[in-house]
Formats: sequence, C-alpha cells, structure tokens
Amino acid sequence: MVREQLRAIARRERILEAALAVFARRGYRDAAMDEIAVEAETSKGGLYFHFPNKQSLFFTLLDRMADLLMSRAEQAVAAERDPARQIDAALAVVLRTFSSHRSLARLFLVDALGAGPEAHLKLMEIHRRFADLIACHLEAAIAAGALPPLDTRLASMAWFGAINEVVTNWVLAGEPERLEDAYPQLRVFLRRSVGLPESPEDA
Amino acid sequence: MVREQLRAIARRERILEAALAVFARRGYRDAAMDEIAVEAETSKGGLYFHFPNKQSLFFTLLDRMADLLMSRAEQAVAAERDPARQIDAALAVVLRTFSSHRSLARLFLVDALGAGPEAHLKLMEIHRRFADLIACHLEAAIAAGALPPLDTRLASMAWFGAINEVVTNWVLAGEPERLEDAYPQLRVFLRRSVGLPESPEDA
Amino acid sequence: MVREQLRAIARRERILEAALAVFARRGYRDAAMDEIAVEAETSKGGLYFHFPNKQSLFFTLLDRMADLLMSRAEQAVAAERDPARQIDAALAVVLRTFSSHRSLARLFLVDALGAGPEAHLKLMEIHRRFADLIACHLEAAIAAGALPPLDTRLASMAWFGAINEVVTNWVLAGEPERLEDAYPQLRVFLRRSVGLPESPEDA
Amino acid sequence: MVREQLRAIARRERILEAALAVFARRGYRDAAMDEIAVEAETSKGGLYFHFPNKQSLFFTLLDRMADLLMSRAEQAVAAERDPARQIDAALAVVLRTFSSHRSLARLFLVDALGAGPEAHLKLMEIHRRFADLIACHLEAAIAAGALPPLDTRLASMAWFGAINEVVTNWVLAGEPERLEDAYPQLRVFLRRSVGLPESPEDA
DNA sequence: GATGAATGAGCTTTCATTCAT
DNA sequence: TATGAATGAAAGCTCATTCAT
Repeated sequence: MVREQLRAIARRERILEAALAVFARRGYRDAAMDEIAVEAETSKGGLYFHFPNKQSLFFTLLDRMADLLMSRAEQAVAAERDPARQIDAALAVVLRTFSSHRSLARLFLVDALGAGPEAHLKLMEIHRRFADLIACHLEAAIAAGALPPLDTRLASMAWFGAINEVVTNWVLAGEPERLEDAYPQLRVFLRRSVGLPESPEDA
Repeated sequence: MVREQLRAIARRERILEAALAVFARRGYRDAAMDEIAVEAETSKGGLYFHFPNKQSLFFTLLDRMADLLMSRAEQAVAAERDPARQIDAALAVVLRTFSSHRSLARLFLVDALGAGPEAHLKLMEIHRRFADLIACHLEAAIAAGALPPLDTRLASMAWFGAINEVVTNWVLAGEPERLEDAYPQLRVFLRRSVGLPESPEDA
Repeated sequence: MVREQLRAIARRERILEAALAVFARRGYRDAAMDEIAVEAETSKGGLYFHFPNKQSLFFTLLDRMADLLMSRAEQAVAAERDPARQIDAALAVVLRTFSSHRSLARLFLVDALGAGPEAHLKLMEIHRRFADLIACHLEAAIAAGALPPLDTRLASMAWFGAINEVVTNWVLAGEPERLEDAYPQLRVFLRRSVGLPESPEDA
Repeated sequence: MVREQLRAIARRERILEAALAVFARRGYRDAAMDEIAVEAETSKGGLYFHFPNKQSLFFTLLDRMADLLMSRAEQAVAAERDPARQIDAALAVVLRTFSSHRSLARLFLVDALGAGPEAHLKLMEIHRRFADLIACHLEAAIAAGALPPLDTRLASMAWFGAINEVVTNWVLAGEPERLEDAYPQLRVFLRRSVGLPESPEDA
C-alpha cells in the first residue's frame, strides 16, 4: 500500500503540473477543468478526488510559489552576514526565481487577481508574508545601525510593490528582455529608498 | 431632438455608474450584464445599444479613471514651481483621488488584471502613461539639478508600483483606514529613493 | 401632395431594393432589419412605416419575383402560336430571367424555405401558380393533338421540380457557369418527358 | 462499463430522435436546444456532451437520411437485373421510404435549405450523391442499349428535382394523400423523359 | 412621415461539479 | 481509486418590434 500512496502522490503532482500549464496558458477563469484533466492524462473525476475544487488547485499552486520564493530568499539571506548584502542577495534571488518561472510569475502576479474575492484575501496574505520578511530584515538592519530608522511597515510594502511592478511589466510587456537586467537599477532604487549607501559591490 | 440626445447621454452615464457599482461589487468576470441593466434601471438591450459589449463598458470606465487621475495630477503639478514640491503635490492628489473613489481604485488596480488578455494590454498602456508622466517630471528635476542623475524609466515604474501596492492594500485590506495617512511615509520613501532631501514642508 | 406620394413610393422602392440586397447577402434569417435600414439609407422606423414586419418585406419580394417570371413566361408564350414552341419559349425565358437575377433566384428557391411555416405556404402557392401555368399549356397542347394525353397535374409539378433543381444547382454550386447553357438538354428532357418529338428548331 | 457505453449510445439515439421531432415541428432555426433536451428527457448539457453544437445534430440526421435512402435504393437496384426495372424499383423504394418517414423527408427537403450556408454545401453534396447514383444507372442502361444516349448529368439532376418536388408537395401540401399514389404517373414521366418505353409491368 | 432609443424574450454555448458504476 | 456521462445554472449577446418625440 506504500506503492499505492506513492502513485497517488505522483498523480497529485502530475495534476498540479498540468494545472500550472493550463492556468498559465489560459488564465484562471478561462482554464477548464476538462483541459487540466486531459493535460494530466487523467479524468475529471480524478481531479476532484485529489482536489475538492478548482480554487483549491489554484491556491495550492499559489502557496507553492510563495513557499518557493520565501525559502529561496531566506536561504540567500542566511548565506550573507552583512545586512546590506542580505538585501541584495534576496532581491537577486527573487528576480532570478521569477525569471526562470515566468508562468508561475504570471499566475502569481496577474491571474491571481482575477480569481475572485477569496483569491484576493489569499493574495494579500501572501503579500503580507513577503512584506513581513522584508520588514523583519529592515528592522534587523536598523538595529544593527546599518540603516536609519524608518517606517518598516510602509517601506516593505513599497518595496514589494516596486519589485512587483517591474516583474509584472516583464511578464506582460516583455521588458526588459531578461528580468535580471533590471537588478542593478532596482537595487540602487531600493537601497536609496531606505537610506542605504550605494556600495560598489554586486551579487 | 436635442432633448432626446440629452436623455441618451444621461442614460449612458447612468449605465456607466451602474457598471462601476456592479464591477466593484462582483469583479469583472462575475459582473453580469443583467445585473448592470437592473442597476441602471434599463434593459439589457439598452446596454448593448450604448456599448457594443461588456469589455467596452469596462474599458470606458478604466479610461475615465486614468484620465481623471492624469488630469488631476497634471493640474497639481502645474500649480507648483519647485520640482520637488511638484512631486509631493502629485502624490498627494493621487492618493486623495483614489481615496475618494475607492470603487474606481479597485477596478483600476485589482479587477482590471482579471479581465483577460486584452485588458492586460490596456492596463499596461495605462501604467505606461503614468510612468511616463512620472519619468518626465523626474527628468525635469534632474535637468534642474534638483535630483542626481538616475534611470528614470525604472524609477518611475518602481514609484508606480510602490504607490500601487499601498493603494491596493488599502482597497483590499482596509489599511490604513484613511489612505491619505500613508502620505507622509510614502513621500519620504519616494523622495529618498531618488535622492531627494527630506524637506520639512508638506502639501 | 402628389409629390409626397411619389417620394413615399420611391422610398418604398429603395427599401425593397435594399431588402433584396441584404436578404441575398445573408439569407432570410440572418438578414437584420438594421442592416436593411442602413442599406436603404433610412431608419428602422422608416422600414416599419412602409412594411408591417420583416416577413411582409420578404413576401413582397417573393411576389414580385413570381409576377415577373409569370408575366415574362406568358409574354413569351403569347408570342408563339405552336404549342411545342410555346413551351420552348417559356423555358428559355425562365432560365434567362433567373440567370440575370441570381439574387432573386436564390431568394426564391433557397432562402424562402428557411423563412418559417408561413413562407412554406406562400411558396407552395407560388409553386402551384407556376405548375398551373404549365399544366394549362400542356392541356392546350393535348387538346390540339400535339401531345398524347397525360396526367398534366403531375407532369407540371415534375417539370417545375426539374427546372428548380437545375437552377438551384446553378445558384448554390455555380454549375453550369451560364445557366442558359443548360437550356438545350433541359429542353430535350422536358419534351421527351411528355412525349413531344425533339424538333430541330430552337428559340 | 460496457453497460454504461450502451446507455450512452441509447441516450445519443434518444437525443437524435428528439431532435428529429423538434426540427420537424419547428424547422431548423426555430428549434430550440432547450426543447430538444426536454423532448429527449435530458439536460441541455447532455446534448452538448453528445454533440458539439446544434448544427452537428442536424447534420447527423441529414446524413442518416441520406444513407438510409441510398442504401435502400441500392438494395432495390441490386435485386433486379433489368436496367429498366432497376429504375422502377429504385423509384418505388425512395417514395416508400419518404412516405414512411415524413419528418425526415421534411427535414431533408425543406428545412435543410433554411439552415444556413454550411447546410447548403452539405445539401448540395447529398444531392450530388443521389444524382450520381441515378446517373450511374442511366449510363449502365445506355451501355446496355436499353436507353438512347443522353446527357446523364442533367437527366439525373432533373430526375432528382422532379422527385424532390413531388415529395415536397406531399410534405407541405399533403397531396397526394399517400405519396406512393404518385408512383405510377411519376414512373411514366421519368421513363419517358429518358426515352424508355412504358412497359406494362409494375413493381 | 421619420427617427432611433429602448425593450425583453430568446438564443446557443460553457463549465464546475456530482455520482453511479 | 478512477471514470466520464450527466446536470443545470448562468452567461453574453441578438434582433424584431414599439413608440415618444
């Protein structure tokens, strides 16, 4: 029965991959459960065995993306000692992650807003998680004297918004061609905005 | 026959108001033409007499909001001489405008992304208009020596994103209670981000 | 007030022409009163002043086509003395008339069947008129001894059907390129079918 | 699961029967999918599970009627050796088949022309199939010396038209009361039209 | 006479979800 | 577990017709 459990997990995984592909192709509303089932090489009933409804499928993907981003950012931060460098590392890893998962970025930043009111709540919660992460490190940097005191709540939100807009523009308008190319300027912008000196080093 | 034209225009206006209300209540996709018709005290046929389809109704509202914001911001800017103050004035008026048109803000910043691919294009075009406005004034400020040189393209995008996120948070999470309360901190954030000194004066 | 009457008649005529064009372009069901109004350079109200509804517009056109065909056929018949030649003349004129009014032919033979049950009645009545005309001349020919006795009721119906099919094929499939090219063979077919010798002369 | 498939096929059949009834009752355009669903004791969704759209439902019925007629006619022909008798047999079976499927006859000869341009193409193709069948046997009869040479292309078309008109008249005007009553006269007409002697025997 | 804004019943089609097998 | 036939509530949109001006 362990084998069966493994098979079930594998099927679940295949469904999630298929869902991601279809959501990315069509957007949340225009993605049909039928198409996801076909893409996952299973039946509609199979989908509903593993997920109670379309929304939960979508939310699972959102959570995955959030977890992926959060853990990568935390890893990058943990690898640095200097608060200022931590920020650079986090920004770099976030841009790199979005850059190599354009579909997920689109889902995360664009389609999620079209998935109805519950999705809005979910999304704001995710925004909050990121903002809290940023705020937490800003506060640490302030405590360490690396930063002047400031409203970390608003700053983190504004940071998130700034990054969000740059990535969204890349997703929808294709500019810049490589998302990572926005890194140097965005880094300068964010550092300045909280009063960090523009150190010459780079990630 | 002039009276008839006036009545038709009034009806068109009533439809737009109703559409705004229903879009704000339900989001773009879940807003039914039926409901808009009822809200406008018209028939469905009446809707389609004045607007060829649901999307055009939505886009008309988007354009209105964009025009409203743009013209108010430009007015505010024109009323000031000092580049630094111009920026403050524009930010203040944008926040004030969103603050008093919460439904339109929601439409503009949240629902528009859920209205399908064509809406994305439209929206990116609007984002561009605003970013261009910001960039234009940043460049003027740089030319006037009030600002150090910087990548105005990215800065304006990041500014737009930062403001966007703060307003979105207010729309969806209700924080801060009064959107204008975010002004002082946001002002500091934006000024710092482009290297403007935090002057003590306020709009 | 005579001038006004003339103007009204002219307008009515313009509407009929427009209706013919639109019906021919779209078929009865897909022809919109709106489009007819535009084509007639008048308003929808104008249409309804001159015709009580869409169907009457259509029926008027049908009657016109029927009258046109009937009178031309009768003229052609009247110009000949010999019963056998009368038949040739009628056939020739019918083919010639359809040939130069393809839109009307289409309306008459194809679209009319898609215009609902009342149209079916109307159409059968028209078929009957033609069949009666044919039957009447067949009987005269029999009485004159030019033809052996036969069931003129069925023969006329079958003649009408045969001609109908040839014309319909020309309308829908474009074969033969020139409808008149079907005349010689069709003439032979029809003459034989009632026992007329294939005389060498032609109309 | 075999039982399920059987049930599905039965349901499909029930839908086709219902569609036939409703199309015959209302004509193609005025037949509502709603009404077909009710008649088939199914849901509208069920209809669309088995047929992608209204037109395909209609076309399936058309093809059935065409196949039914063709195969019966071919059987009847195969059962006779003498070319002249083959023709009689085919005519008899066609009239008999229409006679016992009045609804299908109506669909086939009347409504199909009102079902839009695609239906016209489909219909002309079916006409062509029948005309080809007729032409083929006429040619065989000519080759066998049973018939003088003639334009089989036109003759077959005219035959089809003649039969068509007689049947249509029966469908729409109810004359003659029993369609088979038209057989003797129609037989004489068709035989004569291609130069066959009126043999005394009958099917 | 003429206009065109307004009506509203009606249409086909979609799709998340259920459930007997 | 898995299947896929079946459901049914909506949805967007059309268009013949009416009627106040």
